[in-house]
Amino acid sequence: MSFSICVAQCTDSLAATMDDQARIMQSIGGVSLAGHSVQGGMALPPPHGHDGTDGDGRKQDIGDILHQIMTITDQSLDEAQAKKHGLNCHRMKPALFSVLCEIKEKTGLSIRGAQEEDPPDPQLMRLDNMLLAEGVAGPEKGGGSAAAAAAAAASGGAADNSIEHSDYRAKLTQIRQIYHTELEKYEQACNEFTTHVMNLLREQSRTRPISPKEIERMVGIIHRKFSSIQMQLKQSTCEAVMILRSRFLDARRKRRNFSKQATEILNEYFYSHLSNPYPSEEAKEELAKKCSITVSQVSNWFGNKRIRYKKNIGKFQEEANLYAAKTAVNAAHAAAAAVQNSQANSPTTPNSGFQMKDEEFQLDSAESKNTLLSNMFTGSSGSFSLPNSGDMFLSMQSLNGDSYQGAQVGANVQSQVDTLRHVISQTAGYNDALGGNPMYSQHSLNANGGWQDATTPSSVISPTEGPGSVHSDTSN
DNA sequence: TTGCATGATTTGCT
DNA sequence: AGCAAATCATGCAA
Repeated sequence: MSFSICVAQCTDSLAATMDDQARIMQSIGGVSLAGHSVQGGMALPPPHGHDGTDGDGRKQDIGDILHQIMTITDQSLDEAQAKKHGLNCHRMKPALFSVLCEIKEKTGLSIRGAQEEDPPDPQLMRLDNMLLAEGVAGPEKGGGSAAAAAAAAASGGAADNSIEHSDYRAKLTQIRQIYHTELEKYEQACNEFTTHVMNLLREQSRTRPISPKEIERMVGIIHRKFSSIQMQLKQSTCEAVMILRSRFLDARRKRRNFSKQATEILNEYFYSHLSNPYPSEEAKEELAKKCSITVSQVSNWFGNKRIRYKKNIGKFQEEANLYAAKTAVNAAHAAAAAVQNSQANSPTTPNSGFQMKDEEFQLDSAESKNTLLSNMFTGSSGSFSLPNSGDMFLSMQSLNGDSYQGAQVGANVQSQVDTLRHVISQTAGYNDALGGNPMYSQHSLNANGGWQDATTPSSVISPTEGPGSVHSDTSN
């Protein structure tokens, strides 16, 4: 899209209009001034050189004037100015003017311009709306923020995406700047050209009949030409934004695996809420925050997890045990911290008792059958009674159809369990903490393969925290 | 390259 | 609106 094209187009329109006038002139020359060749390029004597009052002289005068009008475009500016002045001052000018008016009236030329205003172009409106929505058009403040927010939502809003978002924003700003610069340029050019043409027509209206309506029409033509260019600008801007979008935002299917940490957090929550793995909105938000993902991603994850877990429980058993153990360790850590806090400097609670690394719970598959936690927590520790503990694993087995009878727990694990028990028994009020942990409650994956509400709400919801609380179940 | 894992989307249901 | 189920599409390790 170039300004020169537009100018050329506008000039064409103008030329066409002038051409109409010229043709009329020619017809005058051909009919009224029969015998005088105005087209032949014959050099005619200057108009002031004839003062004759006879008919022939008058005709020649008019012929001269017409010839001058016809050749005015070939003249230099100074020459033209001088000629124009001469023409305006010519004694025959009013007569010529009235003749032109008359002819114009007869040919109905003025009516031709009586076109109604075009209704707003729907495509242009569409482009405008689009640019506005994308933050390219409209107010500068917050420009692109909506789109950037959309970007954040679409691509997960993870921290590692922030670079991409700033990149996106920078590119969008660049597009916006170019768009506005170009738009300004075109508007300026349009105004300049309109002013120029209007001046020209006003000037010409002294020698030929040009009604204000015609000037208006001409302005309309110019504006239409320019708006078509503007539309091209808008269109290509939209295209650029679309390309940018597709590069940054619409790569929705171009998934990126969540970080290991995020997956662990989600898994911990899932397996500790196996009885009812439906996090509340608050829990989702909390998880999303912790995992640096969006709430909808959390929902997706749980949706996928539930369905995949249910489809192949056997496959997830190991994972379930792992996370259950992990949660237990976390709980023990929390308990230890509590003990340490309450019994500061006490020699009876040595730190060494809690130096449990996760790896120590990395049971091999032979050892890590569901017996682990049921063994752990169905034990006869008086201060550590967990109602319904182990049910979830039994249920899983029954669903799996696996027969299993008291598999052995690795010695190292057992020792950790013992330590754990010891710690827990030392920790006042810990019953609630673990008892409130649904990990050890029954899970309600029914025979149809669907989860149902836990029968004991207290086993799902921590007595100290609201439903779906993340704190009580994972890191704490 | 292949097969599995996994995040995202779509569809239909309640 | 939220969910289950099916499906798509990509990431990734072998």
